[in-house]
Amino acid sequence: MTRRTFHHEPEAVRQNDLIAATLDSIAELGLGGATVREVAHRAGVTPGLIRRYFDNKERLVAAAYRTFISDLIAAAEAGCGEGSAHTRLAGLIRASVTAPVADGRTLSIWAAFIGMVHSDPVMAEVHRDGYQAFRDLIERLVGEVIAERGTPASPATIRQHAIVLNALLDGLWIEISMGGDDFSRFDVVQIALNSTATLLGIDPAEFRD
Amino acid sequence: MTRRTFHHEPEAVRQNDLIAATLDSIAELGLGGATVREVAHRAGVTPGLIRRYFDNKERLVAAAYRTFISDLIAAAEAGCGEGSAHTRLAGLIRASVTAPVADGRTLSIWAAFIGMVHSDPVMAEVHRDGYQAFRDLIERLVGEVIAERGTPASPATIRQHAIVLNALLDGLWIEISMGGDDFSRFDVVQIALNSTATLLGIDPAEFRD
DNA sequence: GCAGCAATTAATCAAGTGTATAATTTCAGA
DNA sequence: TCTGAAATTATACACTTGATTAATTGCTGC
Repeated sequence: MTRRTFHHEPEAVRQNDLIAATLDSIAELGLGGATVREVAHRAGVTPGLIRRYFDNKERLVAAAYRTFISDLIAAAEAGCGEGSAHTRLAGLIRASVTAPVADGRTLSIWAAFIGMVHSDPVMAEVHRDGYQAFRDLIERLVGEVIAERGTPASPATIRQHAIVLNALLDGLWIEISMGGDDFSRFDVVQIALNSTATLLGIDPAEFRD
Repeated sequence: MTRRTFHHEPEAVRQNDLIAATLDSIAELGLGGATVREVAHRAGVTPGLIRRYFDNKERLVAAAYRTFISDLIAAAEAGCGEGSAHTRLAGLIRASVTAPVADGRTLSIWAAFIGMVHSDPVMAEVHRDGYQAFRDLIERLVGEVIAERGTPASPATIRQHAIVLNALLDGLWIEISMGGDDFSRFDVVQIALNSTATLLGIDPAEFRD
């Protein structure tokens, strides 16, 4: 019996692989399926190695949550692109309701993590930071859009608009990702843009992607 | 050493207790904490008993999900009350964004289950049924409200309104339940009612609870 | 009161879990 | 090419998990 061969890999690569394997395991097998052995196997590695890069399984999972959230926000932010606040908000909305952000796999992972937040202080902290970032992004964008329209509003009003818009996007994202409705017959992007315009009091006709 | 004493209980009671204990475990300890032993302990019962009422742990969890969803929908429906479609929709909205529906515990349980739906066929079926019911409820109500206003709309339009409203309520529910924003400073019911009115093209002033 | 049955407990099992550690391999630098 | 340190594997351990079964208890009908 000979030992299996292996390669040395830079720390960052191994960490990435292990995190990716963790997310894959959670997506395909659920939280319970994300065992140390399963993750190691998917990463093409031996279970013992996990401990070298993440002291605990707990830390591995927390790290996975951290990169999951930041990737998600990055994907949404990437949809913003450049241009006027209107176009950037429209881009954010489009990105939020289409793949890879709006997607069953993404939803499964997100839900699994959210289910831990209440009972795991470490996850709660990771969670707080990530969502703060997304809320701020939306609030800033909403503020810019309103400013751009020359119809100044109080910070409180902007904040309320941001809250409602954030909720709408979250909800649409969930519905689309769950795949219950047959969204192939609708243009989800159009629906999202129109309802956003309605909520912000903008003429839908001039709020396009 | 004497055995612990116990009582015979009707089947329905024991099942209820076990399901309640399961939901409590999930809420407080996460999915991983809902072990057979933990659940049995909370139900004041011995682990072996679970198998008498639910063949598997899988079936116990599925049953817990089923009653969780149906209780949730019942709580929302109870908010509808009687009266015009307007008042009933307003009641549903109020119920959706206030406790006990909008609540951290409820969210935790919901998320934990949603995280399983993708990888567990049994849970997927339970899920499908439950959400179908809620969507239908909203769509019916939206249709009635529009009819009541005497501004007839095509079924497709009604459907789109229902989808958007459903998303908004889901999103608000999640945001409120997560408790990130300081919602104590806002009147969440008012926000929900106003934005719903805006989305449906109703004057917010005449859409009160 | 008591016989019999159903409900419940207690004890046990095999499998799987996260963790720890020693043995081995790879690889960079001399 | 060789050596030493770092990375990786292999193995083992203690514990928890869900499941199974036999023994015991509570209860109902007579």
